[in-house]
Amino acid sequence: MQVEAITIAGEEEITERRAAVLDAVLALLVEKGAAALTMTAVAQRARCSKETLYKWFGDRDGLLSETVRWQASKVRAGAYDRQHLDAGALRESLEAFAANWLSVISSQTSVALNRVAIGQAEALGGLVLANGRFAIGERLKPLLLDARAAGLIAFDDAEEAFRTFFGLVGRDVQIRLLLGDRPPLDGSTIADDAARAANQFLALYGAKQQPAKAG
Amino acid sequence: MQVEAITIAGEEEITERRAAVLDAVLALLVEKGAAALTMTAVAQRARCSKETLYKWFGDRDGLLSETVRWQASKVRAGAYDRQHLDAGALRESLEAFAANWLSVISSQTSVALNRVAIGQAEALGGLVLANGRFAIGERLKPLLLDARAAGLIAFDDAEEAFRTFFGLVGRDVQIRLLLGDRPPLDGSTIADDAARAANQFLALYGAKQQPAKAG
DNA sequence: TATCCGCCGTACCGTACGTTACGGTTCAGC
DNA sequence: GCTGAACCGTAACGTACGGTACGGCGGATA
Repeated sequence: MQVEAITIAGEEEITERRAAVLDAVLALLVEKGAAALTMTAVAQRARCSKETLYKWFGDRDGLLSETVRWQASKVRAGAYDRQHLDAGALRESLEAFAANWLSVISSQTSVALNRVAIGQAEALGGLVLANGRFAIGERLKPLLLDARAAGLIAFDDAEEAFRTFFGLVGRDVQIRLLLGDRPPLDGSTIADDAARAANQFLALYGAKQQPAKAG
Repeated sequence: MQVEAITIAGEEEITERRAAVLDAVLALLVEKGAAALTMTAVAQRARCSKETLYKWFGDRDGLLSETVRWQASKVRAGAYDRQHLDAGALRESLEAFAANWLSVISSQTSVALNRVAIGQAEALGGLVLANGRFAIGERLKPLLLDARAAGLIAFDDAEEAFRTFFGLVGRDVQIRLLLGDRPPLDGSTIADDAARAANQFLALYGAKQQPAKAG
């Protein structure tokens, strides 16, 4: 820690340190739970004073909001590369989206952050939704639209198609995690689930090939 | 309120009054949110003393647990009637399950209770899961197994089939509600969603009839 | 009518947290 | 070396909540 400050600008130097504080919030949240996330605990964990916390983030809600944004900026993955979309590339892209999404929602950080957002004021909930559910929706829709333009799938409403995909991928995973259950979700399970979800989605929306065997 | 006490037994009379207290908890939770659910507020709302609350429910967690159980006992719906299961009856039963489930998870009471269970200790989360997600799973599986025995659908694992159905029904509804979003879910929307989910499920798992048009 | 018991209303206690204030320390710039 | 700003560590304040104690009331029983 306390590396030599990036000398780009005064603001960047602050941001550097702020990131460490926000990482401390995330670590505390994952390790001790939302109940233990007091300003004192954050200050101790981040090796800074409470005065600094309040100067930088205003109040507790500001700190939490900034933490949500920080986590979102770390999770953001790239969109798909839209060159020559055939059936195989579509399936691969769908699987990649599904696997990435499952990895995100099953991460301890995501679960902890969603917990506080749900329990906390509505402001945080909107922020988490915008950076989670809706962000991935906007990133997936171009793929769906291109696939439809290529005649690979058929649907009327991209939003509705995405919601079905969302349901096929997540199923009961997120609510179970949020409620403290631990559905098995190691790497191979995620890969299998992603493949299954992609298959089922193509079985429902595929325009040409006959529906694949589900399940 | 304060009706003449049921004269069956001393215990029943207490339960009668307890129900009123638990309804007060639910009302408070829905109207003011989890943050306002203090023991003082409950006592005022229920027109009883805090001393009584602690005598009856032990502590705050006991009151919350009892409230979850109370709500679960009110929501429990009957299983399907398993007489002569043909394709039409199967679709109807699936739609009924889907519609009922959507009604439950979109109710203000369910949302509020899930919020506290997620934010609260893990004990409540397990209770909510047992009375929600897993309870409906156990109620749907007999239908799925009978339908498979009748040759109407095909699957290897009833649990996996149910999870897919769960995802097709709920999609992003529950997480959006928990995070404070208000996806439109009036009566006709629920009916449409239930029909769509049943169609999609039959398209994926139907053994005989060709897959219906999805979406 | 006398007694008892359960409950209400309220005051109270201990604690924990968010927020503020302050003295001491480090460090950049002159 | 001096100054000032930023920050650390900690103490302090106000508040709110979970939990407990107590006086009083009404209703049941004899």
